Amino acid sequence: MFSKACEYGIKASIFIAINSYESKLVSPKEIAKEIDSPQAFTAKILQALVKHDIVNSIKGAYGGFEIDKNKIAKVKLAQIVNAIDGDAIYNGCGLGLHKCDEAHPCPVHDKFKSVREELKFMLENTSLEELALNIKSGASFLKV
Amino acid sequence: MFSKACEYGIKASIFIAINSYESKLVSPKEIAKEIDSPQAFTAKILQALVKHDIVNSIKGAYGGFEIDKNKIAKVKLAQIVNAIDGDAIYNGCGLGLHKCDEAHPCPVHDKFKSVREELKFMLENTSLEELALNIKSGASFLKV
DNA sequence: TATAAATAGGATAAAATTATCCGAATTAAA
DNA sequence: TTTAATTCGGATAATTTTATCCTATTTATA
Repeated sequence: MFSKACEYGIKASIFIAINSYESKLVSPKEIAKEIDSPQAFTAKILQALVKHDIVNSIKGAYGGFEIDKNKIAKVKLAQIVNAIDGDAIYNGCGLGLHKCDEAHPCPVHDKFKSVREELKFMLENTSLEELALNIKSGASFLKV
Repeated sequence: MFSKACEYGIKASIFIAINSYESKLVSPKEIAKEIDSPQAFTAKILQALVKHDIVNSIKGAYGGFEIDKNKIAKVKLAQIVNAIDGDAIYNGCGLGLHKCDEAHPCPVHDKFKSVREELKFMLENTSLEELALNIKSGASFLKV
């Protein structure tokens, strides 16, 4: 569904958010340990999230990554997915046709329509905040 | 969403079905042309579909591929997807956790639940027959 | 100001996916 | 029985994705 990079990006964002609530910066090392991902690869993904203005990086000694506290509730899953995988997952054709719309649909276009729309709605309406709070409360988990 | 191999496999199956209604065998060459896919790679995917007993192959001169007429209505998208990509798309964890269920959910488990279920339902209830008929009638397209 | 701790980013490697090529095996028809 | 058309399947190549490594740059603190 999502690429590995995107899976790591989502989990990393959640972990950073949790720590940002407590004004704590985190390193790629801590993140990779907490979300069970390869550290250097995770660092690359963080760079992308920084470029897309989802995550802040503080360079130099005692630096690390954080997310603006007042942004955590505003950042939606769709932004993270888009930053890493693009929008093909909910806007692209299910069978890879270059042109696929109501006027020229692929064989599964109609069948997929509601699935794609539900996915899109979910991604656009799920905030980092709710995901972070569920991890914090122990209702969900970042690894295993 | 699906792998390229799976996209080709679905489109190839539809094209084979259409021809099988008229008892016509088709070759990888014809299939690749009709679904706009690389021929040799398509042939490999056909081998997989044959192994999974979705498609029949008739070897030797004047051979080709077909699908039993009485099977076309029974074959569901899920079988094709499963044969090529496995079931991760609707059974696996959205964030790649090895263990992810109600008791130990990933952060998006609940959010994804209905999307996954709708996708699964769609795949398990969409037959090759309806997809083929829509192509036949010009209501949908295999390429461009 | 020197040092140490951090992110940035380029180069490279490994693995998976996608794609091609070719000879072997099969088989219908001449 | 020979021939030609066709699928099968192994080997290989190209591309993309995933992953690692190393150096440069940045920056807070001693």
